[in-house]
Amino acid sequence: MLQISYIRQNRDFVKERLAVKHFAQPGVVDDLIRMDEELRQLKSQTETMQASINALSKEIGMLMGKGQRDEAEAKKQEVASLKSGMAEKTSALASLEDALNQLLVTLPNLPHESVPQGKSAADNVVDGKGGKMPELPANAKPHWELIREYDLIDFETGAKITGSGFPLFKGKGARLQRALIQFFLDYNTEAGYVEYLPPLMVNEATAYGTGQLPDKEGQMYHVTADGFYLIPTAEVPVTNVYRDEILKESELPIKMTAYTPCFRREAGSFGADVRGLNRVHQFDKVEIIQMTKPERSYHALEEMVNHVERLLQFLELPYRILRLCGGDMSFTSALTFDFEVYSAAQQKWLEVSSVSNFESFQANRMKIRYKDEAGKTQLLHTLNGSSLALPRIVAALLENNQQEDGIKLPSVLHKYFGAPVIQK
RNA sequence: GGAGAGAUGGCAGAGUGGUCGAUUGCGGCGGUCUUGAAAACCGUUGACUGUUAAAGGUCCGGGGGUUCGAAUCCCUCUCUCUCCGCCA
Repeated sequence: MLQISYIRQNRDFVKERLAVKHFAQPGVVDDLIRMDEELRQLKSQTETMQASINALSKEIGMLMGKGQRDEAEAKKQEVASLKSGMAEKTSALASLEDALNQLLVTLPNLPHESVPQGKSAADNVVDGKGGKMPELPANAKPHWELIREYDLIDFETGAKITGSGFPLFKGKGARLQRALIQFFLDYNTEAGYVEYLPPLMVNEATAYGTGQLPDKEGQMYHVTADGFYLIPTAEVPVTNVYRDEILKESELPIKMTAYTPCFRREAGSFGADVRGLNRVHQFDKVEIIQMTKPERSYHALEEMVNHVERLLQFLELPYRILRLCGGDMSFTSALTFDFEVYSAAQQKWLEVSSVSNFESFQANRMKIRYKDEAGKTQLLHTLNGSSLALPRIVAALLENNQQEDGIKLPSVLHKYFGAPVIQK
């Protein structure tokens, strides 16, 4: 969430930036500032009263020690009357503070100045591309047919075991998953990211920290008996590693990577877009996360974008990089680059990574701070990105590399997969 | 699942109703000494809020209560450890 002190000091700028994100209630900013004003007044009033009470209590202690009971009694009376005058203000303060916070968390992050204007995905700006577009014969097959032909994934049995959208990988299909995960993790750790293998269920405080709660509750699977949520991405447990921590400047940047399965309910999507691996409830993803000093975060973002781009080049997939417009960005992001690969048989661009700078928006929620050289504690910046989400990578690899007698794999995968080609 | 013990500052560990936001040790930082370092010695060292700066307020796992006053007493939740049971 945004800091109220920042909103107070930059009222018009905040409104202007929120407009880029198509935030619908600009009046909220004024409401917040008004509430904040009132809150701070109430606070200083109650604190002054509390100070008198504290002082009187101390005096009572000393009088009791000297055996001056009557004087002590008189002071007690004084405290009692102060307290009764304070009760109303205290409860008003608590409910006002509550209301302010509830309103404050409804504000999305402010978009970076380089974010293009726009309403929807159609307004995103292509910021780079690479790789060769494959030339496939007319009878090229979509990945779901190739999966059946090479017996890589059994969707029907997955549905029997659990439900639709829970793929059952088998044989070479399972091996390919393992090869990709291993390759991605090796690539990330070589670049200095520390590998984590986190819990796959998180508690409420953790889900709140990264912004899944309170709003996006419906997107997660909920284990009601224990109050846990299945993670929709490794970002959730891994970013929370440093929740409520104050880091030393010398520890920054923090670079973390993690492979996890990801669970998403994604209710309400049907049709051709969800065929095969395009959209599933459980999938594998390798994530990268950085925590940096504020002045370094856009440098880190660039580094992460280059990192993911190189990965796609290794996989020899045609890709493009999109700079998301204000209307298509996530609630928490200040600047996001999406990576899409071209899946040639479907003739579709598929999103395989999303790299974002959240600036201090998440850090403020989670109270992740660092102590700078001057000894001042301040919020740090968090960033994350996928490197990479597997299902659509697999879809593109299969479709783009299909041949008469097998599916050719990019050379980086040969040693991990144990063969250069997927054969029947 | 059963029984018990515990949760205090970066760490260890005192503190059972009042000058306790907290003794002490280690660690960190600064200094003296030294060619330099170590050792020794001296000083300093939690967070949030607030302010030009202060004062003040809040925080001893979380929440609630008793009291003029709570780290200390009561209730409740969470977590950790030990023993037993079960188990990959």
